[in-house]
Amino acid sequence: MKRKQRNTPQRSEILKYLEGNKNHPSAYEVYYAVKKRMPNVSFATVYNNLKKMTDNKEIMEINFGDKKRFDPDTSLHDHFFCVKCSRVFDIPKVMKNVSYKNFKILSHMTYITGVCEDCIKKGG
Amino acid sequence: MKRKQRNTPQRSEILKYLEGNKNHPSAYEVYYAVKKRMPNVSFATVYNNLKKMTDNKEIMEINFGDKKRFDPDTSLHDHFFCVKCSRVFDIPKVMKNVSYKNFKILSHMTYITGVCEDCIKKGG
DNA sequence: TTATTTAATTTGAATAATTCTAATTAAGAA
DNA sequence: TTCTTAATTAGAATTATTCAAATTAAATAA
Repeated sequence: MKRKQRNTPQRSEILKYLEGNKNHPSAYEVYYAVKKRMPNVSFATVYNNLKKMTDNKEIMEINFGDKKRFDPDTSLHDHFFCVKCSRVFDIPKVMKNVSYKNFKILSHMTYITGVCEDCIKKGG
Repeated sequence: MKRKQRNTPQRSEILKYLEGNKNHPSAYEVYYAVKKRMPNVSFATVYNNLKKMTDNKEIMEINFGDKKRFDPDTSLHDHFFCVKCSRVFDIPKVMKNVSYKNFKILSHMTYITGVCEDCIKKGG
């Protein structure tokens, strides 16, 4: 008998922080924000929840090499990392349908690194 | 006066292990292999060298979320990760010229996740 | 050639990221 | 309302990565 996902206060706070968040926060940033409202929450709980939410496709995991970041927007899109300001930008999907040999494709993401418009204007 | 890169025995062993290697080893795998020939080498040295080689574009860093892997093939190509056998495959570049707004593009890489042909045949 | 100088490199130690597991708890069943 | 149990929590452990003091390759001077 499969139990449904439990609705814990920790999970609610994490979701509340992420909803509509365009900043692509890291696990630590989520932890830091949630901790303000729930001082006893543990970093492991934040990790566990972020992992579960990613598995459930409630959020998306972004991996630019330094550390994982999280995006509550699960619509089809890719990401751009600015090496000057370190911000992550949402960008339209570079390639919608990808295939290779007879391999079964489950998901794909394109990571772009460069300098954003703001930083170019400031003299990047 | 800019000094040139130094030619240390540690660096040579790391390069020797990587050259022609199609297995996309992790930093630990490189360390483990090099340690067999140089028992006193430190993990930090392997890290430092892999980072420097990546900066020099002598090798390429691959980031599928679990941990960093390294690829001595720096020609234009993307990567596929098989969720069954955990192998990383080289695949042709999904998209050669990428652009977005006026952003300056420095590099881009597409990561594909799925099931490889071998694993499908075995009943994936 | 050999000694001196110095910045690149090395490495043990420190820090940061992530996972593990025993204890706790939300919610379905009695 | 109480009992039961699998999902969740969180401190501890592990794994990944970086730091900084000591070492060393190689450029330059003697």
